[in-house]
Amino acid sequence: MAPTTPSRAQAAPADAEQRPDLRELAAALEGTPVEQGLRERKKRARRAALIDAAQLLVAEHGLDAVTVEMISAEAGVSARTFFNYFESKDDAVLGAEDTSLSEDVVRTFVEGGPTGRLLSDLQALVASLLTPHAEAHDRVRRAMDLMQQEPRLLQRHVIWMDRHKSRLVELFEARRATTPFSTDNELLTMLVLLLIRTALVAWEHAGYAGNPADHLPSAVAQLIDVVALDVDA
Amino acid sequence: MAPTTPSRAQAAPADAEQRPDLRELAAALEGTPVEQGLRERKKRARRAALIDAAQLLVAEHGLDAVTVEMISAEAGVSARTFFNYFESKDDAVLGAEDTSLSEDVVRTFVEGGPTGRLLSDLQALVASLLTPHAEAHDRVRRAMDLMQQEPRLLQRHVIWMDRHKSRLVELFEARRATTPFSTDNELLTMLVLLLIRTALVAWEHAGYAGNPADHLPSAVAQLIDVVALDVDA
DNA sequence: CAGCTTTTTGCAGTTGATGAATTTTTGCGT
DNA sequence: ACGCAAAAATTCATCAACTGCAAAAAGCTG
Repeated sequence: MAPTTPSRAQAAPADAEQRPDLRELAAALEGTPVEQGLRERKKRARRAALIDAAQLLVAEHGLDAVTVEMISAEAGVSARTFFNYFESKDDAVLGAEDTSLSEDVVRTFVEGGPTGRLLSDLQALVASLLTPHAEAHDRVRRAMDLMQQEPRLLQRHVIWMDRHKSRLVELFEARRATTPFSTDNELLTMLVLLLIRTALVAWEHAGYAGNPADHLPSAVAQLIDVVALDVDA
Repeated sequence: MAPTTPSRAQAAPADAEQRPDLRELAAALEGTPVEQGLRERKKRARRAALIDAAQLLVAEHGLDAVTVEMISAEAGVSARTFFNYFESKDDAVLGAEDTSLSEDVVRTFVEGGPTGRLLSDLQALVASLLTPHAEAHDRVRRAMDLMQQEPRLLQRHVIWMDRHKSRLVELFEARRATTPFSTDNELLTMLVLLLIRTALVAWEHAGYAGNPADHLPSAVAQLIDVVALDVDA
């Protein structure tokens, strides 16, 4: 399943001198075969190795029992280098990716599409967010598992939300120009968060089958239900 | 307005030796006049002093430029004592209160009330959460201001949510027994978070006039609008 | 290979946070 | 008032997250 470090979980900590190079090389060759320079490939490989090491160690010993020194050692780099790649230990454990919205999805949304109905279009927006490159699914899955055990990591969504909130608000404002609506930006942002989280949790409950975005329609349907129950009665 | 440290914002950092006692005494006498032992009153007073000091200093210098030593010094206690009162620096500047739900509100909700409509009853639940003792409003207000400047603090908000999540899920499950509904617990929890945050932000935009809970109806109405736009069309 | 840029690394230092032992403060019975 | 026991604050030691800096190593380019 995992493209990197498929086996050898524990092994002795002493003989960890030459393995990293092997792993990096393997990952660099396997992950991105023919692309850019060696520098770039090593960068990706190191990053992946750090995430893998972090998730592996945390799954085994718990978040607080794992130090960045352990992670760095396991990945074969210095502790200082770790912080060249991640802002914090948590970021590494979560494998924080820069999931940004694609151009055309943004354009469609801003122009009032694809359906013209706000909620459905939000759903489409979120769907594109929840459909990362297949290779990342594994890390997201492990991150979800770890989040259950370590509530502190739940912040991830909020951090993500916070980083992209201004971007989202821009989108909302832009769409407003062509397709007016009265909902506050804050509520819409929270709605996006709600959809993301609900879909991810549903995906987890389903045993990580298929794509997280597959569970979005159900989330939206439930939301409609809740509101309908209030309006009808 | 503020019952504690109404004036003297900056003052020199050197002559901060005997003031603390005065402040504590004042707060202890004023805040909770005749209640419990002196021990308890001092405890509250110190806690309040720490929150005030934290919020004051952070508002002035920014979150990262303020150390717990500064806060402790400003409040007239040792740095170690600080951690007897708060788990983290962030907790102190947010003035983390343990806002728990009152008995009858819980009972009413579990029994399917007060309106019998899930969304409206969630609204009632959140309203009781957003209606703390008046004296705390000031701190909440300052916390909101600080959260805008220091996005990191928003995370603590979610951590709070997480701490009470299990409690909320209990309520949902209990209510399910008498008044069945199909919505996932996760979605309902996120809905609560959405209502809280939307109402608080609206309250802030309104210049902190009145009670945060006053802005809940608008939040719910907007939510209904968004969904209705999707269903009707 | 030589020169240039990028990245890693070691090191020192700051700060948040925790545990243990010690001292101070408080509440209370006499 | 006095002294004692409990509670709380303080001191001290320690760990780990993180950062800045300068030197060294590694990739890149001609």
